[in-house]
Amino acid sequence: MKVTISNIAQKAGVSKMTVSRVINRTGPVAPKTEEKIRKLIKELNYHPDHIAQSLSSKTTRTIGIVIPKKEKIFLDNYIAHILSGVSEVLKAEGYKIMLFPVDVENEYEVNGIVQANLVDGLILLKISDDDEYIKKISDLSLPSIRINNRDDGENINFIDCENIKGVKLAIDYLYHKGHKKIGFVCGRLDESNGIDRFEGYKKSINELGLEYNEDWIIKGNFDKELAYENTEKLLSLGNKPTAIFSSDDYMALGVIEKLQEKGYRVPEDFAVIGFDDIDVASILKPSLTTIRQPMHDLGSNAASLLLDIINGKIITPVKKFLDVELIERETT
Amino acid sequence: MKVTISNIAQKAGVSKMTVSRVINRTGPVAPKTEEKIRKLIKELNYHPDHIAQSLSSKTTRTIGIVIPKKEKIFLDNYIAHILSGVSEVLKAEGYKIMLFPVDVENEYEVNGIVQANLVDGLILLKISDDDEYIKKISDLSLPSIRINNRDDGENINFIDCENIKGVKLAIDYLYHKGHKKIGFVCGRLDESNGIDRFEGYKKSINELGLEYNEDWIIKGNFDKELAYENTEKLLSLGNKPTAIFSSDDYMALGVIEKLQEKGYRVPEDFAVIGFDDIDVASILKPSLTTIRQPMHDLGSNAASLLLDIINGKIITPVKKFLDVELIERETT
DNA sequence: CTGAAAGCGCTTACAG
DNA sequence: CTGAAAGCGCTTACAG
Repeated sequence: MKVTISNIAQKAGVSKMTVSRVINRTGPVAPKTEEKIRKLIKELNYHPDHIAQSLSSKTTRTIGIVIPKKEKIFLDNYIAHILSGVSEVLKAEGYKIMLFPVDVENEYEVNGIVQANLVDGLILLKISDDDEYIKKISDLSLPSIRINNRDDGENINFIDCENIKGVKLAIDYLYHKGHKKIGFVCGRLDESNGIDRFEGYKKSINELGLEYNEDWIIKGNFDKELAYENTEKLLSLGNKPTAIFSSDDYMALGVIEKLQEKGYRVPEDFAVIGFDDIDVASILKPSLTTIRQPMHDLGSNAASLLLDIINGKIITPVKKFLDVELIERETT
Repeated sequence: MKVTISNIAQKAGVSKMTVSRVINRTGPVAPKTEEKIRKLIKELNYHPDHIAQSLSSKTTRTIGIVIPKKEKIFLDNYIAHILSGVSEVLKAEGYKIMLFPVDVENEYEVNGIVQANLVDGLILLKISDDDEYIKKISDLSLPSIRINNRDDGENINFIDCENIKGVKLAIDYLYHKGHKKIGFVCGRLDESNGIDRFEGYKKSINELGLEYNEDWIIKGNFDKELAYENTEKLLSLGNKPTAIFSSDDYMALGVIEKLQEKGYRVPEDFAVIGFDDIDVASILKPSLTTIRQPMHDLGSNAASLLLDIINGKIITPVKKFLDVELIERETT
């Protein structure tokens, strides 16, 4: 039998209101009354019904995390680090976590999440900018924040890393190592990350007066396999780069795999540098030089900021960038 | 302004009951009435309030996933694969997912989850058998299933892999490769996984008439670092094993790291075999020979079974084992 | 310091 | 095929 607030109230000889005051530590309650109620709560092992609380209070103390529904989404080290950061903060603040893997094509679905009143706010993870309907969420009353989608929209909150700076760090580093011919592995160009890193590459190359060669641009789409495949074309070139900057680590892994398969040595024949610093980067042989972005902090910051937005403690829109750093290892 | 079932009912000139029938596809509704209501739902962009539905229907269509609250829990490849499998099924079946990272010491907390009426069932992931209060969950009316905790308890549902068979596969394989001295890296002995693999090792060694040597048992506790540290003792031995079976892949990685650091070659000086087949196992150099357990299927099966339990389609207790296989790679 | 009343947005059980 | 009433377990807003 379920124990309700009415049971407690009845046994304590008070009204539900008073019990509610004790549970929520709101309003004044006589010490003796409180003591009696607390004792009963413990005795009867009473726990408030969160669903009922939510319905009447119009607040759920739950945050929704929207992630693209892909087979390997939880296996993505980047996602995993962010989830760690997000859940750490939410848990500490007493918020519950609801996970929403969404079919990005299905507008109705996301709409439904928002309107189902299940959550007090939404963290949008790796949702492409192209998803027009996602933008609508920002127009709704539900507080939300995106991770890794820079967007200058007026009512869009986001947190991202310093992508352009990161690329510059990488290219400058390669340059100072003596590389004049630097290739580039491109990510998805419908994500601000992919765009920014490409822009950063072109800008850095230009600033250093280095050669920009269309043939040295490998289309990788943030996909290891694709990067692996497309690296082959590069190798048939007469005029090859001596170093390759990859827009993320997974693609760098694909590139290295292909290079080694074709008998090239890394870093002797080709220096390779990645972006993110995923966990395997340091385990690999040779270990991967990369630009580290603070994935865990991206998650924890996003959660903190979202809670601040919900509680009106912060002025929106929030647009925050976290710093990046170069991690030198064996592939350069 | 929030659109409610009352708004729709009013505009359609019917009762809330009839609208509810349309939404839930329950009971008969005249085609014309239904059409009118559907049109209004679309026009007004109505979505039912899940919280209100839950409160009155006493069912949430939400499954809770309980995981130990550890910093790196999402980074654990095993957890990640299981989450993939679980979420795939739940999503397909229209269930929502709530994530509960719990402090395993805090009984009140898990109790609260159960009593908050937030979920229709619970999947318990990597929760140690020692957690007495967790066992109590099984005694509550809330349906639940554990992943990877074999437990013969009368009202405990679980799904696990064939641990003992897996170990036998590994030891027999090493034996046929010519190894007579086989060391063992031990996992946590408060988890059925850890226990079963240790038992499996002793049994297999015994059946083959091989030497059982206390000094060849490395305490790893399912922790890569610890395995790395403790491998050192093994190396100071006069009588060393020629092969090492590790209770999981992460520990195998630690062992190999130490071996290589001390100048030993794998597999020439020591053959190493792991358990799980985590993603890095195939990326590593040398790539890791291991016993693959179907982590994704463990997750998807657990979810399916839990839903079957909830819907009374299956007789409890459910105790299911999934098959394992040997994946031969370069470390043996 | 305490309580009676109304209501959150639905569904259930019943009646017709 | 349709609806009026009651209720799920809480909180809010008000009164005293």
